[in-house]
Amino acid sequence: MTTIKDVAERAGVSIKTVSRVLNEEPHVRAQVKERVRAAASELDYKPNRAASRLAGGRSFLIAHLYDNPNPSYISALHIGAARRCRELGYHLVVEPVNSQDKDLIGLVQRLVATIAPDGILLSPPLSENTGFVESVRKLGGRIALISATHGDELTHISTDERGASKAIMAHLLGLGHRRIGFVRGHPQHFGATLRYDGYCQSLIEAGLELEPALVAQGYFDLQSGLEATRALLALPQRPTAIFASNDEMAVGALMAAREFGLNVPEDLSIIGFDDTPMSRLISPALTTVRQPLEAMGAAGVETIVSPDKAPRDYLDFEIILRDSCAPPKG
Amino acid sequence: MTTIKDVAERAGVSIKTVSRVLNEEPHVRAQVKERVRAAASELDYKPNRAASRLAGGRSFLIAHLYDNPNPSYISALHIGAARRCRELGYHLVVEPVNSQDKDLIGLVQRLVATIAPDGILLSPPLSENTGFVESVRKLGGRIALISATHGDELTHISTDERGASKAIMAHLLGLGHRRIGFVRGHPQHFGATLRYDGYCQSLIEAGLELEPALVAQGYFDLQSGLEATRALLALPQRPTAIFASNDEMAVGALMAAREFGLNVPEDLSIIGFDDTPMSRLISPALTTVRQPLEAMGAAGVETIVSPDKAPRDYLDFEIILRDSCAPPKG
DNA sequence: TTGAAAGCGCTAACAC
DNA sequence: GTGTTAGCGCTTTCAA
Repeated sequence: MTTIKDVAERAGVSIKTVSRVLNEEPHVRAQVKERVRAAASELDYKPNRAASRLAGGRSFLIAHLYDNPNPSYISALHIGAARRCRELGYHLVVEPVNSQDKDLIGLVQRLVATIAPDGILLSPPLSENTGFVESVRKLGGRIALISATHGDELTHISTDERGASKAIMAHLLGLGHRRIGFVRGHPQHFGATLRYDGYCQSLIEAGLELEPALVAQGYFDLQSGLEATRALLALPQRPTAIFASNDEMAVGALMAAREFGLNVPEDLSIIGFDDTPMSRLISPALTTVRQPLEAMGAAGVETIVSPDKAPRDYLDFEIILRDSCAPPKG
Repeated sequence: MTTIKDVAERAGVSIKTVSRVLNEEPHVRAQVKERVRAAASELDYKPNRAASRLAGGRSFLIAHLYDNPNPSYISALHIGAARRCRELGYHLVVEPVNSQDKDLIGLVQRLVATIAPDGILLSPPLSENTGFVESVRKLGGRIALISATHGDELTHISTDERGASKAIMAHLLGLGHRRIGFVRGHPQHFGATLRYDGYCQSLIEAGLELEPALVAQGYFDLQSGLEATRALLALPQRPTAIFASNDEMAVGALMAAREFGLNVPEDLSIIGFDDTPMSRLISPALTTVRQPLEAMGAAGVETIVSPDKAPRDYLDFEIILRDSCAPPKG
């Protein structure tokens, strides 16, 4: 096992100088820096992170605390975060939790005391629980929040969900739809509120009326999307399009359409949100919105490792046009 | 920050004794043990794992190296593994990789040199790449393999996929099906071979002929399932049931059925494998097989932490009966 | 710009 | 059964 000492000897400097070079600290002559780098690479030196940490430095560990709403969402976040971690010499520790857990903060304290991650990554719904976020903040370490709440703070990573919703609405309006039903997402989810915001704003900007009867409450699960859409389709003057706040509810909407003997997209257009793998597997494939989840995971890591370099703006969403939308009949 | 020293003082013993108690080493009087435990809990002591590791002990880190074939599969594994980790004071480090990566073993070496996990968890397809598994083994640490290859070794965690396949076949045969089409899975995937094995054995045991024309090759993706099923349905004497080696291909089979104007399950029964979230979302909901993925993740952790206590047998699968099967017509 | 020394919190080896 | 000592491989003083 090669240690910093071996590198120091080979480079003919003290271990402190090696440490400086490896941690990119200032006050080292370029030439010495070069020599140390060469020695390290010749010896195939890999720093022992337990030692780094114990000596008061970084642990090179980043923890992702999450309550899994959706495997493909979390999975994409992990892929992006882990890739960036790898590039930076870090490792990603995952901590799936139950957000209802009474002792969540105790769990975080244990995490910090035992492995001392250099930062904690939080995704919805945890990242939108202000009380919890504050408690974690008080523990003192760095934090990155994947969340629709986009303040001016460095710690927030998000896409413009309101803008995405407006883009979807522009598509629907462009197709000629005028009666557009909306299935809201979970009331606690901030992104869901923004999606609804975008819906409302679009209607107003298009000079259309915001008809309360065309809005139904859902909770992000298939069943609620099914029921909400049933209610909308039972309306005397039913919508020609349904905008569901996520893909799962859109699948519910699709089922409701079938129950009513409606063909999608000829008789009814349907829109989802999230671009889950399922959305392209079902038939017709769902027009939906893709958030750059891998980039968001990577941005979370960046936010923790070098807050200054982290993206401060919205990350770009993408409208995925597939087969669930068409102009309204007649 | 409370350290082992504080605990030692409070309990009136040496730090070594505290270490012994905390690590459940033998040769400590029950009474002393009790005193140390009390002191630790009163001080809310949490061991610094960087120090444990540096001193030559465990890192309390377990790494899961995986190439993500399926988010819900990986996610379930992580939930089970992380939960067991938490119970044992460990943490789960995730390393999503590309199994085609030329320098996979270099990545593992870096992992071992920097954070020194106490064990490495491998899932398919990595766990079924014998060459790679051997290279990882040579690095010396503990290893746990989630894989359909069930040797007598302690490191293998699996369900009886052949048995599951036979159970599915028993269901189909019980319903009265005699011409059952089979869509094989990816040729490199050992579990897929076992599923096919079960199919063959069941036919033979039922005194039926193994008709090569009824077997089509797939690759676990929807498209291949669609194409394979098209071929089977185009047969002069078409099957009354299709057994697809995973859910995604079963969805493809469903689409093929629709193309042929066949109703599922009235005209054609369809079976999947894996119980992905999608399988209960599509219509008709798929009859499929569920592997206890969370338990398998937990067993992986167990295998690493205490190999002797780890389950040595198959973990139980479960047949999920839903709406995609019915007796054949006529 | 560089180095020497101290010490992070724990476990291993060995003494008693 | 229990304690003493040394030391793991780094980073942090602080001095030169």
